[in-house]
Amino acid sequence: MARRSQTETAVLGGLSMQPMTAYALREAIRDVLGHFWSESFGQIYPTLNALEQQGHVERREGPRSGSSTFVITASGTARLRELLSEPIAASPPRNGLLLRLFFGRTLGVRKCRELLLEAKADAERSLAEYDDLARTLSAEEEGSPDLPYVLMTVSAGGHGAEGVIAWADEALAMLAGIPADDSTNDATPTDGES
Amino acid sequence: MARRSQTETAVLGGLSMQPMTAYALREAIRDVLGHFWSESFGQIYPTLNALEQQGHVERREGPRSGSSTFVITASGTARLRELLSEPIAASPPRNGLLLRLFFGRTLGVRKCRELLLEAKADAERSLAEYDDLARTLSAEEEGSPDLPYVLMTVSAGGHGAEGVIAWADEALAMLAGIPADDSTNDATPTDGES
DNA sequence: CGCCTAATATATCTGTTAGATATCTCTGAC
DNA sequence: GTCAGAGATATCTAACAGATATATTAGGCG
Repeated sequence: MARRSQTETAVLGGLSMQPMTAYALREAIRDVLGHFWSESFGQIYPTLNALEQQGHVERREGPRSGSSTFVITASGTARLRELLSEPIAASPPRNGLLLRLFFGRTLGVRKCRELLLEAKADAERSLAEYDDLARTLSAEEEGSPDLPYVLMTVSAGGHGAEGVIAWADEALAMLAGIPADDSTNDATPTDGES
Repeated sequence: MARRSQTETAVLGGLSMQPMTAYALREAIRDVLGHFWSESFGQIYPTLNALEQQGHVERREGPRSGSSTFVITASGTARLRELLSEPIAASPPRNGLLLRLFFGRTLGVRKCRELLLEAKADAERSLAEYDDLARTLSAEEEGSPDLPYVLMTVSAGGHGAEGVIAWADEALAMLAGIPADDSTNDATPTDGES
């Protein structure tokens, strides 16, 4: 129940903003919640069917022949409120960058530095995006009662990116103190370098 | 291949530190890599069997009758180096806290504040743990060539926690500016509060 | 004016994965 | 010597992501 109900939450949440087809729902989740959430088709369709059976959403004629638009019902709204109040089910951590750095001695100093520089650049890019997004939203949605909540999620992304940047700098400094170990470098240990 | 090979990486990496049974491997991954990685039994056993067939690990008599201890082979070490160099496969984001806050207007101001306070307390607790861990490791493993790499992963956890704390404070300040909307509070809107 | 092509939309399908569970082994107490 | 309980081992199931198969529309071209 733990993980499935979080998909339910995202689906009902999306439909609570406006009625949509399953396809549009996926797009909306990717575009709007994308920075902190994701759902796949294989998840959305069965969830939608289950919610229909439980009466939490209603299926309407869609924009194309044979397609369906889903509308949230009153019981669906109640269910959403219920789900939002449930304890958070943390998803297991899987940070590929840290996994590689942990075995950094095997990977080699040079590649570790490359990974860190890349991670820092990514973080700087997304920090800029978050700042942009916050400014755009503040202007466009000014006065909307949802705005402060949306801004909170954007701000979380920004703080996360700042954390990565600060960490990467620290880690790069630590790396600088390690003598380049030729035996663990790439296959070609050019012995020409002094 | 993307995600499976990351399990392979973690398994080979664990065995590269010392030979272990599957059970011990799981424990080691949870205790040592736990802050940024996780693997389940359902993952470890099939991976170990596959690695054995490919000759990357060897099965030895285990500590109990019928159990097996796995030892990494030379080809396994080579394979690990190869896997560590592969591009990082990002796992899809799923942040239950942000999902709830995004729909904060439906959830209600009060519960949002509770969630934020809880997240902040968690982050403060783990920040203290990371600091402790860094100090303990620096003392116990002093001079180990792996130490700087391990410290990098610990530091990542610390910076992440600091980011969460800073963010939570900011978000709480934003929340404070929102009038408590009784209609979206819990079922009991005690009208006694002025 | 009708056909063909490509883009978009829709739904299902498959292999991967997490976590729970069933079984077995050992240790220590009575 | 036997029993209980903790710990260890392996498998099993349902959730899941991403890829893929199918259908529908719109727009260009004959």
